[in-house]
Amino acid sequence: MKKKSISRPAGRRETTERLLDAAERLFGEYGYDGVGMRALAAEADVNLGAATYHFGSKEALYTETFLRRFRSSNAERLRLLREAEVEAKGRALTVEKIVDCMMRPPFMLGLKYPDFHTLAMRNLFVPPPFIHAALRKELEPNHKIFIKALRRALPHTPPDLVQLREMFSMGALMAFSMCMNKLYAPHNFKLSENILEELVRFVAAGLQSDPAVCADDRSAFQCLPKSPRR
Amino acid sequence: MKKKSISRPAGRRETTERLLDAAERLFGEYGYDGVGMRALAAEADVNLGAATYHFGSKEALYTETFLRRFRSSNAERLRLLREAEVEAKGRALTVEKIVDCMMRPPFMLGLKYPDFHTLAMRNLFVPPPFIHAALRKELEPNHKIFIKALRRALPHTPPDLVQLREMFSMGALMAFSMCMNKLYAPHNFKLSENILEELVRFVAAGLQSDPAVCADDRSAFQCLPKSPRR
DNA sequence: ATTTAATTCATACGTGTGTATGAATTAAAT
DNA sequence: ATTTAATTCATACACACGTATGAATTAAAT
Repeated sequence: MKKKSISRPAGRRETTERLLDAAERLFGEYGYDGVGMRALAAEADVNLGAATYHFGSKEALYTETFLRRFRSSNAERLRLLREAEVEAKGRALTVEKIVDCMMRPPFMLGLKYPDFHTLAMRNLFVPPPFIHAALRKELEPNHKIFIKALRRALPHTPPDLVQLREMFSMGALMAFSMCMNKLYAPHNFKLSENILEELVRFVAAGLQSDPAVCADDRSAFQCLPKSPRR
Repeated sequence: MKKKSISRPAGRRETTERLLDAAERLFGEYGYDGVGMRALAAEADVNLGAATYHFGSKEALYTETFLRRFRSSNAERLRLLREAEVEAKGRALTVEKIVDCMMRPPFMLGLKYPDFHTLAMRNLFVPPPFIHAALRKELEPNHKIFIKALRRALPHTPPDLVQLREMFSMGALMAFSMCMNKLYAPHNFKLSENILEELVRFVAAGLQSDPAVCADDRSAFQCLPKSPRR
C-alpha cells in the first residue's frame, strides 16, 4: 500500500477518543466551568499538554464532545422521517409517526449514553455562549423539516401554533432527564421503549388538541407578526 | 417603641438584596461556576468582604438567590389549587384547571424575572450538587399534591402513568425557556397569557390521552415496582 | 539507518478563585 | 456621651485555572 496513508499515526485516535469520553463524563456531570483541563486529562489518563495539543483549547474540546453524538442523532432523525415517508408512499404521515421519528433518536441516545444526555440538557437549556453558533447550525435545519412535516399532518392547526407546540414537545422530551438527576424522588422510572411510547402518545395528543385561543387573538403570541417598523 | 427592635440595622437589608439581584442576573447568565465573588460584588456595588459577610459562602448566596423566588412560586401554586377546590365546592376539578394552577405561577414568574427563569432552568435540569437537598425539600411536597389531584381527575388512568405524564408536563413548561435563549431562531414568541393558555391546553390533552402501552407492560417502566431485593 | 513528523511530557507563567483576617467605619443601644 | 454591636473595607493567602514552551519520545517515511 503506497498511496497517501493517513497523516495521523495510530496513537492519536485512541488518545482523542479517551479525551472525548472523559470530557463527556465530566462536562456532563459538572458543566463547562465545573471541570478543569487537569481533571479531564487525569480522567482520560492523558498528559495535560497532550490534551491541549489535540483540541487546541478547552472550548474546542467541549464543542466536539457535544457534537460527536449530537450530529449523528440529528442525522438519524432525518433518516427515520425519510424512511417513513417512503413507506407511506405519498399518503400523509400520522402525527404520532412524525413524533416518533423526532424523539426516538435523542431518547435512545440518552439511554445509551447517560452522561451525554446530561451534557445535551446543559447545551439545550443553558448553553455556554461560545457554543451557540455551532448549536444553531446543527439544530435549525432539523427543526424546520419537522415543523414542516407536522404542518402537513395538521392542516387545520394554524402554522404558528404548530411551531409553538413543537417547542412544548421538545420540552416534554427533555423532561425525562429529570429521571436521571435525582431531583424527583417519585420519578424513578426505568427508561425504556415503553416510556418512549408513552412520551410519543402524550405529545401527539397535545399536538392534535384544539387550539385554546381564538383565531383573532392568536397573532398576539407571534413576536414579529409584521415587521415592527420598516 | 421600646420592645426588641430587629437586631439587624437598616443598612443590611439593602445590601443583601442588591447582592441577590446581582446574583440572579449573573448566576442566571453564566451559572454557578461561571461567576466569581468579585464579579458579583462589583455588579451589586458591594465590597467583596461584605458579600461573604452576609451570606457566609458563595454556595449559600446561590441557594438563597434561587429559593427567594422559587419558594413563593411554589406557595402560589398550592394557593391557587386550594382556591380552585373551594370554588368547585366538592365537585371534581377539571384536568385543565389543575394544570393551570400548576403552571401559572412559574410561567408568570419567568415572565417577570427572565434572569431568574434561566437560573431556575439550571437548577431543575442540571443542578449543582450542593443544591440538591434544598431543591428536593422544596419540590417534593408540591409535586405530591399535584399528582394526587391529577389522579383524582383521571380515575381511569393508571396512577404510575399519571406520574410519568406529570413529568412530561413539567418539561413542556420548561420548554418555553428556549424562547429566551436564542437557540431556536424560529421560536420567537412573545410570552404572554396566550402562550400560557396554549401550554395548558397542550398539556391537558396529553394528560387525558389514552395510554400507549397495555396494562401488562405498563409495570415495566416502574423502576422499583417491588423492592429489588429484601 | 537516517530523517522527518507527530505526539507526549514536565514545567512554568500569569491570572483568577473562594475565603480569612483584622482594622476602620457606621449605626444602635444605654 | 459612651459603649456595643453590626457592617464595610483593604489586603492576603493558598490554590486552581487555561495555556505556552521546549525538550524528550515515539512512530512513519525514505
